[in-house]
Amino acid sequence: MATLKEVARRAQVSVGTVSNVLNGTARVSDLIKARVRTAIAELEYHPNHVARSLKLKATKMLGMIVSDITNPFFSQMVRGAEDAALKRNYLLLTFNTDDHFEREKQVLSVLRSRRVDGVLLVVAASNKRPGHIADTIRSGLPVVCLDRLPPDIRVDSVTIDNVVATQECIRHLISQGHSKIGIITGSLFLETARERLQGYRKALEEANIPIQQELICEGNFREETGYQLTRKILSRADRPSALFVSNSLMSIGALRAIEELGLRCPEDIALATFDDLPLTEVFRPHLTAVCQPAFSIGYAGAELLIQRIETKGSPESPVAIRLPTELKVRESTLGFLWSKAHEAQYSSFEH
Amino acid sequence: MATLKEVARRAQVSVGTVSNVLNGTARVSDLIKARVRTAIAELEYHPNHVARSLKLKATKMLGMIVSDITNPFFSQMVRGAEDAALKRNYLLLTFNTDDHFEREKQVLSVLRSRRVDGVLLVVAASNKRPGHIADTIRSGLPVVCLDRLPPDIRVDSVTIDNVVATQECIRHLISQGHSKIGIITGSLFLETARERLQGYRKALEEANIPIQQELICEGNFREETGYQLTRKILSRADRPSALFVSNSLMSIGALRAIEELGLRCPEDIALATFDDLPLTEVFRPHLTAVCQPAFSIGYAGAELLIQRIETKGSPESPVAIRLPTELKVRESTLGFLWSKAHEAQYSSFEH
DNA sequence: AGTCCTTGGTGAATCGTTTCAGAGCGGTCT
DNA sequence: AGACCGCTCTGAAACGATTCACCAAGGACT
Repeated sequence: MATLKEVARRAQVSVGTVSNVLNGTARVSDLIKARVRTAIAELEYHPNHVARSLKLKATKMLGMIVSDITNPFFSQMVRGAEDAALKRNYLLLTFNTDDHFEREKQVLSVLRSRRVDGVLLVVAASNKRPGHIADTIRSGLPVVCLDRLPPDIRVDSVTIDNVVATQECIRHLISQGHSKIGIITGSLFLETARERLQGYRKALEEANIPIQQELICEGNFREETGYQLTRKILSRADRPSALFVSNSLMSIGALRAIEELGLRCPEDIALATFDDLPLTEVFRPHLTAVCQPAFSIGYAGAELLIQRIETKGSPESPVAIRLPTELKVRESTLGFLWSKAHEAQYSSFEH
Repeated sequence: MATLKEVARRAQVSVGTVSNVLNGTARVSDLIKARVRTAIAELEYHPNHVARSLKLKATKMLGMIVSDITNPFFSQMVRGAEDAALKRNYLLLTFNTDDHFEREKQVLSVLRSRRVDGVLLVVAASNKRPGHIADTIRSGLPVVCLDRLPPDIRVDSVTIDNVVATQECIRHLISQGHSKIGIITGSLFLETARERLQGYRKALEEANIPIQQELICEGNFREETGYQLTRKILSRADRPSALFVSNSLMSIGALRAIEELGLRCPEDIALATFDDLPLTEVFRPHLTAVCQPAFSIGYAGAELLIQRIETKGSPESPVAIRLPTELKVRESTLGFLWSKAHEAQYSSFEH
């Protein structure tokens, strides 16, 4: 593979000059420019970006850490980040942690060794103190947290307003006539999960519906607990008429449980979820969902990160971008009022 | 950020020695090893992998090019590749081309500049000659093609047997009593799409069912054409009783069309698809699908690529790994025999 | 003619590693 | 004693770019 020096020799100029025509760093006469260009073409020269990075102390690479790219929410986020990064000539190095704390630690260390210019981080759900994150930031490597915030750390972030979004969704359920509403939360070590629970509480309180502790189930944002907890909560004699599930993965489990129990959605149980599933408009039941702008979170995160990298200004106080969510009401939470009316009519027949 | 030299000074040894304890390249006495270790810890030294890459002429990075990571098929493939890569201490640089030829060309050029050690490539669907791929291989950069094969290029690959897989699926439809079976293909510029069509043909031929050209619709593997073509084919007076769709994205469009036309699946139209959708076990209709081992394709691809990189042996002839598929029969293609019997019974009543 | 710009080009130093020839040294064998 | 090892450790060269002090030459001005 050809080097600058070889190009220089073939074009009969110095290495500095070749570098200048490549980067437009200084004026070069048209004659020499042409000579250099043909030499480059003839040798199929591709500049060695590794050497460049070493000299410039900048790799133009961003690290992106998510829990699992297979989760549509994250794959859209990654896509958003990649689009924003590429637009500014940065490349994206992606990693999955599966929410393992140790893995996150390792990856962060690798990223520091690789000298990435910045990190986009979805912190792993864990109860451990994320000292490694604070260390990374303190070392001068810019970090932007996406979707979730690590506890007790001042860091730039792009998130959504979980409280308001959840509150709005529960309000919708209440407006549909539900008063016995269950919730499956994420791991309450995560701020995100706590906020959603808080939104649930606020909505019930403002409607003067007493909060029943046994309708609150703590999961961990993974499919299996969605399944287990839904089975449990729906097997109760006084089961709720509506269920709010705090993310899409757990909703998948919930749907499986509902089907196994022989219940119908929404006739027997209304279901609303956080995070849209990509195919919900196509498959049945069409799920009511609080939609997070996953792509935009990634996009905005990358833009913010790159800005931080390039302005070098010491961030006196962290920027916290909050993106709007959208409640998409679909059939999984509709029809309860009607069915109640129906029931009433039916029971009056009996008398 | 500390350097080797600083660590060396603090530990009162030479840079060579520090390098040796870091990499275990040579024996170092325990005393000095300890001194170096504490110096490293005190300085929070993280080796500069960029400098290392420059010296070693190896970045331990793999480029991965897919059409869209947002497509679950590809996100699983990426995940598989990442897992395999990480296990061997390689990092993955991911790119989306959206099947744009020019983009693929650009990305490949960037990857060469970045000096990645190898490339995992899902070639973009296009009718242009992929000279850039041949150039890349000729330049000595190992490439492994996943899922699809570029025309006329000898290159390592990991794919599936599209012909057999499709044939098996169509056989299943036939066994369910269907004889009027439509197919929506991908862009026939792609080998993959042609193979699936061939499997369709073979299955019909072996069952002595004449092939009707008007039941073969060429799409492009994207949702919109799935929708359009399904609408078109199902609006015919003599519409098929079963439809085979050549990938999952188009199936989503197909389902939308079916719903819009007020048809039921499988009662009015049986539907089978290539590529499993991740949620199909949870949502209705449960779709019959030819399941590709997306994760394994990525995993095996990365392993093959790394092997190529590390053995440096000139690949006398390309390796072509073919992974098995699995036909998952679900409700979307079941029940037709029964409904035919029903129909027959009904018509006999009329007489 | 002498001075001073301006324009276009040169090449050595540098970034932070790895690697390898060689130095120092205590022990072993003849 | 001398030759010869084997074991540690040293330090300079190299990887391929960028950059900056410097130089040469031509033109404009006094």
